[in-house]
Amino acid sequence: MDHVDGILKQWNRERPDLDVGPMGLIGRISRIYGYLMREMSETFAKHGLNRASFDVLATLRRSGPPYALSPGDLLAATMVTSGTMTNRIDQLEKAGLVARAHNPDDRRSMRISLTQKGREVIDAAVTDHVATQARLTAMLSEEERKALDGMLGRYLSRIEGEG
Amino acid sequence: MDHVDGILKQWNRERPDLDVGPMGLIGRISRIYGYLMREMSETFAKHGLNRASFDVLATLRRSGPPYALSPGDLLAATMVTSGTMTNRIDQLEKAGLVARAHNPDDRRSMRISLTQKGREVIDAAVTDHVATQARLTAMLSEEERKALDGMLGRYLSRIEGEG
DNA sequence: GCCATTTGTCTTGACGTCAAGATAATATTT
DNA sequence: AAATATTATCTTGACGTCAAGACAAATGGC
Repeated sequence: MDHVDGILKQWNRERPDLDVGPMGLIGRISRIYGYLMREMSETFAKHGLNRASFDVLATLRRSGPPYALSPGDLLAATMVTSGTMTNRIDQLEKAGLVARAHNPDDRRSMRISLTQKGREVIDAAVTDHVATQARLTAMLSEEERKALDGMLGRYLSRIEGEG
Repeated sequence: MDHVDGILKQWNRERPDLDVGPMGLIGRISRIYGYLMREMSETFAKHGLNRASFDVLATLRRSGPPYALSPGDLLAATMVTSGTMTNRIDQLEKAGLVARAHNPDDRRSMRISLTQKGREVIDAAVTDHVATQARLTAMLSEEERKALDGMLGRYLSRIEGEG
């Protein structure tokens, strides 16, 4: 019994014509997402970051040396619009965590790279972040987590497959 | 193989010290959530709504006759702050979809009720919304959907249980 | 080589959200 | 009954996001 069960019962009473099976699944995903994000945001804040800045720094960090990507690359990794990415990079540049440089091969393109400070911040933040995520999934047994993860992976790959 | 697998591989190469199991699960939930919301937003837009206004109207609708709740009740149902709820109600009032009235028993409190137009809009929108949700889960078999839903329900109830 | 198209990034203006605090009415304490 | 605490809602200012479009550089067809 969770919060979503109550919602489905209300709909069943008010609109018995509707099949609320999919609504239950999607409602649970939304609700879980909300809780997870709220908790993870606190970890980001401890490092002076928010989800937006964390995502950009983390994308640069995990891309490996030399920790540099174009705005377009970052865009492809993060499900946001180009204007949003420009703004994110602006903020990170102001904070001294990334540097902007022109791409010598293509003057339209930029090269966003982690600064030394950016590298330090994201490495510490990721370590903390992983610990937070471990805590947020600790109420699942290893077995449960893997089973759930497997099903979500199949679902996600089918969603992405449709494009 | 989905988008998240690629991310985990990068982290494994760059930060082999980290246990990325939880990150995979949470990453998949986030990614799926993003896709689902993007699609559902289009359905809301067809009815002149967004997720915010849809949620408020739907909460009023499924509460049953007389389709009226206080801002505090709506707040408890929607994971947003009080200022956000004030703004949402303002917009819906301007659009003529809800009406504000004072609660005669408690002058601090308001009574937000669906107008006739609001009732019509949300009934049509919900019907459409459920169809969209059915489409968004159609790549899962009935068996898969129920299994996934069950695991998510257990996870959610444990998260909510912690408060 | 020239023109149209595409690509990569940035700009603008509007919107939804939040955190913090203001305001007013009701409950509680003394 | 007065003083204090609590509750319910709203206000303010800042921020992150988006959609639409601007702009410059690179590409492709002729």
